[in-house]
Amino acid sequence: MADKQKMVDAITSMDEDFAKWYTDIVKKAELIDYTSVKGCMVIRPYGYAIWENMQKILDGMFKATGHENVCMPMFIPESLLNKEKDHVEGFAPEVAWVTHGGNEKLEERLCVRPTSETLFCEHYANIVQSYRDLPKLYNQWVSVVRWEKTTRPFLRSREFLWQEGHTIHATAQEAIEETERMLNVYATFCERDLAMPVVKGRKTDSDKFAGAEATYAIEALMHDGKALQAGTSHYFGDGFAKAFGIQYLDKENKLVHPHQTSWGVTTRLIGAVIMTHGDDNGLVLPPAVAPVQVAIIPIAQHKEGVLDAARAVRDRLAEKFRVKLDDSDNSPGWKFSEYEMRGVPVRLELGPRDIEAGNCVLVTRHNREKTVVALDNLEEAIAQKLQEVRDGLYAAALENREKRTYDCKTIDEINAKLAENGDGFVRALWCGDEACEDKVKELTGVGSRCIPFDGQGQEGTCVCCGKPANTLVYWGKAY
RNA sequence: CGGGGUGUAGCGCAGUUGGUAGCGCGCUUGCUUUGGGAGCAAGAUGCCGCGAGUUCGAGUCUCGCCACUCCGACCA
Repeated sequence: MADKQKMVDAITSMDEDFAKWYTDIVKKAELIDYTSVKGCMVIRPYGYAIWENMQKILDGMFKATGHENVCMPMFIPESLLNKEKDHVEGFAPEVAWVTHGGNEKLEERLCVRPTSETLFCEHYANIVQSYRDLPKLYNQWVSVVRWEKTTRPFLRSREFLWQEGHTIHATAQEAIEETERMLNVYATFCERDLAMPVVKGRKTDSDKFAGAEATYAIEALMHDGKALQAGTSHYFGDGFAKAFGIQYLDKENKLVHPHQTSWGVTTRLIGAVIMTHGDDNGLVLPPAVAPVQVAIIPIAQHKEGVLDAARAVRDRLAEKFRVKLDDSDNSPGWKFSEYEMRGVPVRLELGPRDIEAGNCVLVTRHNREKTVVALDNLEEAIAQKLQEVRDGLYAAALENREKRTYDCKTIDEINAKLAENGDGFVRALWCGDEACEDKVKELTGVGSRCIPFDGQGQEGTCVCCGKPANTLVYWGKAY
């Protein structure tokens, strides 16, 4: 098939080696560069622009749901980190420590934040006294550090960019609603803007955030059939409040503990976009976050009038879209390949023949479909094409997920499906026993990803032990 | 943290029994080209990952370290 043809040979094909395909893309599309510190990468302009677009949309959604941005320090004193037992146990193995200031050894070592619950709690303890002070709906856009052992660009780095929302509420009910609200914000963003279908669900106890009462997540399936956690939202109950001494006087003049949440998404979403939509010719970016939505390629640009016409089109389109005119002296063929590799959703070709006819050629990245359109109503045509790209990407990603989702009743069935069809999501009932959860992973290689919100209430038997079970679990190999 | 692979020009790689470093792409300049990674010509570019050791001599041999990468275990 012509649309399957590989035009960019600088990129290893997906089928040949998915991992290499991924690293080829992040390098060749100039998203990142490595540095001399393991697990710490330079996010280059093109990669950072994707993140900025994600930030802009998400930040708007946060503001629309009443949140305010703040900025916490990056250091956490050891004694502060130690205040909540589960939390410190969860994070201590992977924190980086600062032990010296200049040449002086510090009285108390400071950890570089792996997450900021403790800092928010310390602050909330200072500013929350009355029910009138609640809720506080805070968010911050910062980087955090976790000393990971094996690292991969965007998917697992030692320092990564994220947003972390931290809210504190008068009642458990309010906090639970907040936890769900923000999970839904993430799901909407992923599906609408990133064109990436996600499964919403709750994590099993063994997979819960350190210190949380309940952890919710959205799980996406990558092109190779592996699962990627794309966002999380945690309900803390009043556990942190108790550990950090956060109390307020309620309307009855009683001193009580408030309830908290936290939720986050990271630059891992860039990795998710790459592995959900990319193909053998490189990146394919959903229009909502693509740094360049329309790449204008002049044809025979040395000829009289071509560049002027191209510039006029660019100036016109720039009012509505993120547009780039490439008037470099590379050949048109080179430019086609280049912008395909960079995942630009729509390419606009403009040559002498088009100009004479009052037309241009639009080519959509995901299916390489060419359309000749009149310059007159170009804005409309492009808006429609961008929508087509988004919808096409979503449909393809959903199709891949459905093709790779297996309903299984036994361990043997899981192994058979995975062997026959490749990695993917396994849907199977679970009795709730952690021993079974571990055993499934040991025997099949797939771990529990989440307990989905929909699809519950089925009666049956545990995929592992055979005892009665009614909890449906999505299992998968995870990034 | 365990197991494998790789470090030589910006990128991809070659470099024989140890003898003082090369190819392709890219880059610079000029001309010709331009509807799917153009052609010719002339150029520039190296702490051969880092540190010890063996040797008259190390990109090459020995030891140590570091980084990247893949596969596991752990995690956004």
